[in-house]
Amino acid sequence: MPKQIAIPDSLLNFPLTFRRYQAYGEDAANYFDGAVFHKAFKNGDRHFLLSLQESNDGVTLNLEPATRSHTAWQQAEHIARKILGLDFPLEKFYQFAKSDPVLRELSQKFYGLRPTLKTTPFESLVTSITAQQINLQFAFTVRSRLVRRYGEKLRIDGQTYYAFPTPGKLARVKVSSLRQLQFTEKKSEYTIGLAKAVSDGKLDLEKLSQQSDDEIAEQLMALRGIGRWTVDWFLARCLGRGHAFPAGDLGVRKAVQHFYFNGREKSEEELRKFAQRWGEFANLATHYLLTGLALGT
DNA sequence: AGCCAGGCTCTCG
DNA sequence: CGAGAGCATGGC
Repeated sequence: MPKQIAIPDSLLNFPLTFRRYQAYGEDAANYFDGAVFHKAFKNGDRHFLLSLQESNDGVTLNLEPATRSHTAWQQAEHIARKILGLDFPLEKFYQFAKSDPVLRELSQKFYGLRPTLKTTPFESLVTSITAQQINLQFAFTVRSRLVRRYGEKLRIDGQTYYAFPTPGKLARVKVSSLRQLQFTEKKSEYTIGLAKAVSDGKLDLEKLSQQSDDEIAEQLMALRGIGRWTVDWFLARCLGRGHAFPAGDLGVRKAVQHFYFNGREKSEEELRKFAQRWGEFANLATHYLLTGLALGT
């Protein structure tokens, strides 16, 4: 039986929020066909496919193969909340945005846009590593190859879906194998190194959500291939921390410079300082600014 | 053809 | 420390 997801204040622009999953090409582990979003996940020792779809009064969540498993549905709802960005305080952000002409306009224009969160820390970090220093379209292509090659397959209604590869699986992969998917030598090493650290138990990714920004940064940046940029996006797009602000990100820099400085170059530190004005809304502000840059105002 | 992509590491002063 | 080179490959 499908289930209705309650949307806080009915604030959700579904197509706009899901645009991310198509804008740069295909994301094999987060498959959006333009109307329905699909994600395969593991519950216990079984795999399921969840689907999210806009309905009359919100969003409908479904699970296949059909199940009454309480834990499976519980996990599906948890994932859905993240994908839909339901924990972001949009209403409060819009109140806040009234005092900032740029954000006021963007919040009206993109009313109901929510940042969609990564559903697991591992997927979040691997995703960031693949996106370092290259154009997003190519990053999506390479990442989808990884998902198809190493992700658990799930066949539903004649379609094949893939769960994001597990740390245990990627820990056993060779650098040369990832090179064949057009990972660079370095990114192959980073990805496998991360997978090993997690599957060896040296790094407890689940524990991170309860720690401070600095504690998280310290642990993650100890790994090769994870720097400030990757940590900032982890705080923003995986943990959904309100104040997170990836000041070093090329797109973020361009967006802030465009909307607030007439396109003049600003240093990472200047931008970090500038973003303090947004306080707990910096993450949401970033998402609206990036969308504004991508779609124009 | 050449420059640039939602960076990170390493080296060197 | 802070700047700068090297990495590697697709897209425009």
